Amino acid sequence: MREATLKEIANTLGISITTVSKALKNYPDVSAKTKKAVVDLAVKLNYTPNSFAVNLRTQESKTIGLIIPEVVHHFFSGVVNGIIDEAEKNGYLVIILQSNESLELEKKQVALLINKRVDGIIMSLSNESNNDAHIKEILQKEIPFVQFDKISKLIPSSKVIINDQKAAMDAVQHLIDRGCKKIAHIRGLENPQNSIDRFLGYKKALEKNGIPFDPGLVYACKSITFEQGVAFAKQIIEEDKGIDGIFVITDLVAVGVLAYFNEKGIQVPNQIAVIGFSNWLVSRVITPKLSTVDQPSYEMGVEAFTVLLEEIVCRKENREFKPRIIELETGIIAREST
Amino acid sequence: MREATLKEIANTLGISITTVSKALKNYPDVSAKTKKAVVDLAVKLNYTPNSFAVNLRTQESKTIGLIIPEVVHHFFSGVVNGIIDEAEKNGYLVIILQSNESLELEKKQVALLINKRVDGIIMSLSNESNNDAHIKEILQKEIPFVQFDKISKLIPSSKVIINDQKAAMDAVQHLIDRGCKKIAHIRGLENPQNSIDRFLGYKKALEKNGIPFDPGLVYACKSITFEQGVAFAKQIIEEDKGIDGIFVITDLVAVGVLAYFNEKGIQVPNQIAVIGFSNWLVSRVITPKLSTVDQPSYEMGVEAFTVLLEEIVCRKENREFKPRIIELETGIIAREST
DNA sequence: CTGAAAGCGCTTACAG
DNA sequence: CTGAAAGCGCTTACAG
Repeated sequence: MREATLKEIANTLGISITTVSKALKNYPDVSAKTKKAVVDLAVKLNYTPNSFAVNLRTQESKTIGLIIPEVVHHFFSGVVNGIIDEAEKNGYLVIILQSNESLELEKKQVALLINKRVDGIIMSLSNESNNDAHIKEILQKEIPFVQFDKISKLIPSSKVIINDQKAAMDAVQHLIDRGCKKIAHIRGLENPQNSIDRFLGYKKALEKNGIPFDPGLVYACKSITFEQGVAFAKQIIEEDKGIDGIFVITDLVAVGVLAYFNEKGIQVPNQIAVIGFSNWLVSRVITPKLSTVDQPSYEMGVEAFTVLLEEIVCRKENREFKPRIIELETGIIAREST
Repeated sequence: MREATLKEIANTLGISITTVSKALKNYPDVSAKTKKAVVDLAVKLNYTPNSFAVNLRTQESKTIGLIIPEVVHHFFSGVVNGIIDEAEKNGYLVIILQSNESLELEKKQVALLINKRVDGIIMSLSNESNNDAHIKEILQKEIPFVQFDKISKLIPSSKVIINDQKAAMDAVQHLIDRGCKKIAHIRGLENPQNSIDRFLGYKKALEKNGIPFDPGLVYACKSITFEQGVAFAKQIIEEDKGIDGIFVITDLVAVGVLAYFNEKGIQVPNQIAVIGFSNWLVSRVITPKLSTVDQPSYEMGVEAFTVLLEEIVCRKENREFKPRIIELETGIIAREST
C-alpha cells in the first residue's frame, strides 16, 4: 500500500492541494464542510504528511543530535534518558552518536550531524576535545548548541553542569564530619575539567577545616577503572600513612577500593571511610553500600534539551539568544562506607 | 553564511545544475575539466548536499529507528553501542526511543518512526508487548524490521537472539558440576519469552542430571530489582530447605542475593553457590565476584544492524528478502560465587 | 472561501 | 559531453 498524499486526497475530493493542506492544518479560511470532508478522508486513508517534504519545505528536521563519550555508562545513560524523554514530549527525535573518547571520531560525527541538518546539537566532549575547529563550526553555522558535563569553558554556548568543586568540598566535609583526620584523594585524569575541579574542592575543604594539604595523599588515576581502585587501596594500606578517609573521583574506582578492603578485612568505615562520586547503580548494591555524591543525570538531560529548545525557538523567530549556564544541585548520599 | 547549493555552483561556473550534480556524483559522462572545476569550487564553498532534498528525492532517510525498553541498563547500552557503531560505518544514523516498558508509549513511538520515514526499525519489545497492531503495521508497510532480545515469536521478522534455554541449562549444569545437589531458581516475570526459556532450561538441566524438579524451589520475581534478590535470599535461608545453589534470572537480582548472604555471613559458594545472567558490570566488582552467563550485547547490536541493512538493500533492489534468525553464542563466566 | 503557482534543493530520464 | 525539464510532496504568498 502506497502512502497517501495531499494530491491523492485533493483528486479524490475534486478540490485543490492547497485547500487540502490548509484544511489539515486547520487554517481559518476553509469552510467547515470542506474541512470535515478532508479530515475524514485523511483519517480513512491514514494520511500522515511526508516528513521529507515537510523538512525540505520548512528547513527543519525536528531532530536533534547528541554526541557523548559512551552510552555504556550509568551517568550518561541517565542523561540520554532525560534528553530523549523531554525531546519526545516536544515533538523532537534524538540521533545519538558516541565519540568513544576519540577526538577524530567526534569531529566526524559533528560533520555528520551538521550535514544531516539537525535542528540542534547537545554534546559532552571527549577527554581530548577542547576549543577545536569542529565545535567552532557549530557556533559559526548558528546551530543551537548545548554542552553538558564535560564542557569546554572557552566555548560560548549554553551549558548544563554541576558545581564539581562544591560537590567535592561537600564530600570531603562529610568525611571530616564523620571524624576523618587524614584524608586521601584518588583523583581523575589530568585534563578533564571535572577532575581538576574535584581536586580543587578537596583542597579547599581541607583548608577550610585547617587540615594541611599533603600532596603525598593524592593518588592520580591513569584510567578510570575498578582495577585502579584496587591498586591504590593496596598502595594506601602498604604505605601505612595513617589515612582514615578517602575521597574517590568516581564510584567505579571507589568500588575497587572497597573490594580490596573487603578482601583484606579492613573495616569500612571504622578504619577507613570511603566516599565516591556519581551514584552509579553499583554503589547501592555493593557491601558496604558506598556513600557518594549524587549527580542528577536525568534532570541534566531534561535541562539540556529545554535550553536547546529555547535557542531553537529564538533563532527561528530571529530573536537574540543569550547562552545560559545551568548549574544543578548535587547531594551527598550517606550510606554504609562513611 | 548560507549553505552552498548546486544552483550556486552552477551559476558561478556558468554551467547547468544537472552537470554540477553529475560531476559531484562522479558520473562518467562529464568531462574531466568540468568535473575538476566543479569539485574544486564545491570544496572551496564547503558544499554538502542538502539532506532534506536528497531524502525527498530518493525517498530514503539514511536513518534507522531503535526502540528499547530502557537505555539505563548495561545490556541494552551494549547493544545500542553495537548498533550505532555499525550503522555509522555504513552511513546510517540512529534515532533512539525508549518505551520504558510501556506498551502505550511503544505504540506511539512506532508511529513516530514510521511517520519520520526511517529506513528501518530495530526493536526489543516491552514486557507488555506482543503480536500487536503496531508491530503488524511495520511489516505491512514493508519497513525493514529486526527484533532482538525480547522478541515476539509470532512476528515473522528477522531476529537476533541468544538461546536462553541452552544458556540457562549451561548455568545450571555449571552449578551441578560444582557439586550442587539442590538447586533453586529465581525466575523472571511470567510473560517475557526469555524468562520462560530460562526457566525451561533450568528444568531441562535438572532432568538431564536425574534431579527431580521441585516447584517449591522456584521463586518468581515481581520486578527485576536488587530488593527482590534480597527478599528471596532471606526467604530461602528462613525456609531452610537445604538449597545449595541458586540460578538467578539476572545479575541485578543475584547481587541482591549476595548482599543478603554477605550480611548474614553465609558462605558463598561453600554453603550456597550463586550464578546470575547477563554479565552486568556490577557482577565483576561485587564481593564475591558473581559467576554469570555472558551475553554478547555489542555483537548483538552489530548483527541486528547488519541483517537490517540486508533487508533495506533487498527491498530497495526489489529482491525478495527472507527474514533470518541469528542466534549468538553465550558463555559461562565462572567467578567466585560458584 | 478556493486555487494556481512558485519554490524548498536535489536526481535522473531524456534529448541533443 | 551538456542541459532543459519533470518531479519528489509539501507550504504559503497572492490573486480572485
